[in-house]
Amino acid sequence: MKEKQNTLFVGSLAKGLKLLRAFDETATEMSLTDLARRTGLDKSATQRLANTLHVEGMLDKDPETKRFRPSHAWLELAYAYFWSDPLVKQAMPQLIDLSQRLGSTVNLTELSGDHIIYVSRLPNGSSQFSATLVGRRLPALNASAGRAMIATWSPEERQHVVDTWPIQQFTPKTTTDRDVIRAGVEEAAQMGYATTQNQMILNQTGIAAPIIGPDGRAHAAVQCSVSSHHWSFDRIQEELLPYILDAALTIAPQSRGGY
Amino acid sequence: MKEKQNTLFVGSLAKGLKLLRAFDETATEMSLTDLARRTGLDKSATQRLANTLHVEGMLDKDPETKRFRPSHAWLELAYAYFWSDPLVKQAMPQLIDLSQRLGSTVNLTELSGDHIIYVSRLPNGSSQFSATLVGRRLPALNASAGRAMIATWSPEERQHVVDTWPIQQFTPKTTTDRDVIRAGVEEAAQMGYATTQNQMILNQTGIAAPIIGPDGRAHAAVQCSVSSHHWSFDRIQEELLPYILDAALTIAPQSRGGY
DNA sequence: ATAAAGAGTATCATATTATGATATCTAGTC
DNA sequence: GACTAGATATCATAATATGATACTCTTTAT
Repeated sequence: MKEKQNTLFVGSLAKGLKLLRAFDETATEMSLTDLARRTGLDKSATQRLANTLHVEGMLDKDPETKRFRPSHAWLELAYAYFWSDPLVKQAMPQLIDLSQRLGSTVNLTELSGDHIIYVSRLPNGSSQFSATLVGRRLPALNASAGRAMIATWSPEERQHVVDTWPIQQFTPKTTTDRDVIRAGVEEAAQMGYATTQNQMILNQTGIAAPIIGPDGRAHAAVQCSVSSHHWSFDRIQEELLPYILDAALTIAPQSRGGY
Repeated sequence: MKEKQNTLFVGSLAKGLKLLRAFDETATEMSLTDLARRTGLDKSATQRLANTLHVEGMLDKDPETKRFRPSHAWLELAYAYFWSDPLVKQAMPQLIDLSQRLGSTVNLTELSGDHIIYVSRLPNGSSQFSATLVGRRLPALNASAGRAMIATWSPEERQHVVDTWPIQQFTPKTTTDRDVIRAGVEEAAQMGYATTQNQMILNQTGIAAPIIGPDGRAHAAVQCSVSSHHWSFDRIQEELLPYILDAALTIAPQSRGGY
């Protein structure tokens, strides 16, 4: 077996993780053979690894169907993450405050490679299910939060990022033209915040303010989602923006190290 | 090395998981030696496993301090969990609705062994930091949510559980007398909901309604926390309870399998 | 300034541990 | 009642993980 490099890389552990990561929106519970298929591992390996995961409490196993599912331990890991991320402690009170004041959905997002990830979500009003869940990742260029972050970087970095980072089409109106995205990012750099429309969900407007780190660059943002029906640009600018910007500023202090 | 049983148990994987679970409220980032100490694994093993975890993106490593921290992948696992748990999809809209209507903190909790775990939290108003985080576990007997669930079980089960499950003292006023807890559970069985005061945090009242499964037994609950200063029992009963009970009822359908 | 300590990193020979092919058992289908 | 698909168990083999040791680097103390 060649696996990855050598000697300070434990193949079995990596394979075990592969099993964990095989679960997603589409695969929420899996039989042994499902797991084997999905991970590309052979039957026996899957059997042993899945069993280990089960014994260790990382996978629940339905005694009837013999299918595996994520266990509560997955939430405990998230809990540990929240404690480990100083930004969360820093931001939580502000976000709650903001959520109540605005009565809209408020999110804390961080940069994760070339994607953003929702670290904390305070949903308000009816949203898509997935729009209420922590841990969701989106291409940074598609999201208002991502653009707000990138906008705080140097012109060269912005250029490079807009040219190379991935884009994904979510709605018929999702911007796929990089020049249009570039314009959005540059505007955000001017204004100090970013807005998007119809990017993830039709008739949804996103407003995001960067949480700027000690080096002047952001890799986190406060983000807010509202319905474009109820919220004109003017109204957003008057009733939402000041508070969002203020929250982002208050949270600002130090953030996380590199990724 | 004896590890656990044999042949369908992969020791290296179990050890790797041990590293992940070494992180908690108190240990939010750790050096190699910290990890070794905390897990009881030897230096070399820790080195190899931590490195594997790092390469696989499960642990971030500060290039300066060489310390390890949970990565964003931990949140992605939580995301997968949310999709796998039918109750979450079922409950989310109701919880958001409830949160807005009551203006108070609303939680979805599930039973996890003899503890409850917060699966979804919609904080409102200022709370303790830990009271805003998904994934937190509490002894079921201490929590209103736990008592509300247990109250739906048979008298024999209730008896056994109240006698044997763990209790922990969080505040000077936390109930540690099992007979008092028993009374609380029995009352909850009568009323169809449970309330507690000063159990986790002083001057905090918890109200919980069981989410009853197809077999008539609950292992999940809708829970709400309010300040005892602002909320008299009468007011709670009039302004909160009906909605909480209604939400729990609406969510009810089918829940998860055994644990 | 120099030594000592502490922590991170790298190497290597050994056998323990994971491997995966095969066989058996169980449950649903036609 | 025969057939299929999936879950579970067994086992000989060598490939893989092991952990002792040695090497570097940075920090603290003398």
